[in-house]
Amino acid sequence: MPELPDVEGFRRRFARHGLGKRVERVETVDRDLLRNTSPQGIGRALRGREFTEADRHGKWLIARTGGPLMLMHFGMTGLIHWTARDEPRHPHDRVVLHLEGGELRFRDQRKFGGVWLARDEAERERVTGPMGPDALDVDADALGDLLAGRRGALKPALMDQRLIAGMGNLLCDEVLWRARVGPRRPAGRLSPKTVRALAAELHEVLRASNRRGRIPPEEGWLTGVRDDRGARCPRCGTKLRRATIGGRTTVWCPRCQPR
DNA sequence: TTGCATGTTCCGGA
DNA sequence: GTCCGGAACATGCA
Repeated sequence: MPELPDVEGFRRRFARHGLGKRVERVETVDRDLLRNTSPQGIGRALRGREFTEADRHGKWLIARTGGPLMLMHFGMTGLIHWTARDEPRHPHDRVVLHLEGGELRFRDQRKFGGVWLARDEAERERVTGPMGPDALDVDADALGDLLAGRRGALKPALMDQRLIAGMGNLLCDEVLWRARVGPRRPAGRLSPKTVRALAAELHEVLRASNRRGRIPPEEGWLTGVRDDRGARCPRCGTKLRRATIGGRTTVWCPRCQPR
């Protein structure tokens, strides 16, 4: 599930329920999810503190306390859930923050996600690795600069977190489809007009998706039909094409998105 | 039973 | 160094 809009939804949930409350206890249900610490380590780091800020960069959620930072990445199936204190454990609850008034739970079926601690911003950067600007902050000029000189295909470039942070598979396909750009077009050879269209649709898709906390599988969206077998383009009715590009299943309309 | 899944990382090869 | 494909990670669903 988690791409930029999903993580933005988790961030809002974390902020609404988690900020300004004392951490009473950190319960590690499955220590596989603790990537650079231990149950004792995360307990020592966070117990008695309050979260003061919940930020997002790309697909990372960054929770600050004034002291240690808690970093979360959600992989393919991670999410944040807020529950009452006595709510029964979900089978995929992996790490539980016991706060005043309830629990913030890191839930993750497939366990590709994880929780990290960082002492400071320098360590945060080492954990997340180099990331490009958040996709929300990328306008047409910035996008043109980022793509210039790239030799590979457009879609893998857009999904490269070191270039632009936050673009996932569905988001990419949706934006490319709306902007009517083929996923295999060479990233570095787009016209300024095409770059402007990409940037505009990126913002439009993110605006609508961030409100919902997900990329809506709505009528009129590629995301609404991409899982259907034999799906047709919501715009022109042409049968959609499906192939692996940059290691990911890619869906596009061969008529609207030529070449 | 097989194939596939919205993410990342590592490896080998061109 | 750049770019690509494939495999791996853990789990569930069609």
